[in-house]
Amino acid sequence: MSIASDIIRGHTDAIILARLAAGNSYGYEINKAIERKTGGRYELKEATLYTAFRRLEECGCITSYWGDETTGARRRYYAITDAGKRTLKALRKEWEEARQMIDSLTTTEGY
Amino acid sequence: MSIASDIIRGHTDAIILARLAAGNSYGYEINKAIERKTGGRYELKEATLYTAFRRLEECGCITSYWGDETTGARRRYYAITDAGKRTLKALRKEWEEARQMIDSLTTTEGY
DNA sequence: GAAATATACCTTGACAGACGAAGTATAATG
DNA sequence: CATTATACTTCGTCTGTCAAGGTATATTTC
Repeated sequence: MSIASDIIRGHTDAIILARLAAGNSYGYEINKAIERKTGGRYELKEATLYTAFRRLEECGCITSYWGDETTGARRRYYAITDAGKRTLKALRKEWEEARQMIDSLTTTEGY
Repeated sequence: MSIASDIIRGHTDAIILARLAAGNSYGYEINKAIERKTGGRYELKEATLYTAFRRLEECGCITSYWGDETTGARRRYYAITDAGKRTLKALRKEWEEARQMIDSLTTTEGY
């Protein structure tokens, strides 16, 4: 990973929710999708990913169910809930505000 | 504070370095400057601020000296070093890359 | 057909940054 | 003279991330 994790920190939930808003999926695939979308510049660590799933399920933002694969390893699928969609929207709005702030605060201009 | 601290996390150093790149200053003033610049939407907590000063001095990004105030409380001033300027530049570049990534990853489009 | 790799999930313990809370001290203000 | 503003510091806690380990099945390679 080329990007410091402390910069991404706090966005894990939004990243996962955004992926699930595009359709149900499972851990391994979600991780690969993120890696693909960033051109390999970023990937969630497995422990981080599964910790986030627990957290998001806990707060009612996602639900999960076992897939009915007849071959290969079992997969636990995740689906975003209405609450999850609202949370995503709020997180995205918060991000847009924070982005402007950080942009401003990390330049010398304006002091 | 209206912005979740986990979103700002990891930017504390860059924020302080950017302020110091505009001129030497001391803790209390730096904090007020940040508050002012964000229109009161954000302020570093004191513990966070002073922890960051120690960290930045430790890594040679800043130096400090006691001001010679003849009145009022003593002030510890901080100055950015050349290494600090280079670090700021690198952090800013990293931020620009991360910003694009987060922008992309927190929207549904492209999956 | 054995070994290596890819797919897929999970847990534990440690770490680092942010922060709440508390403390110290001086100056200005009402 | 009590309150508020200025100014710095330390301690303990919380939370998200991650390294390292584990389990299991399917496919590819030699």
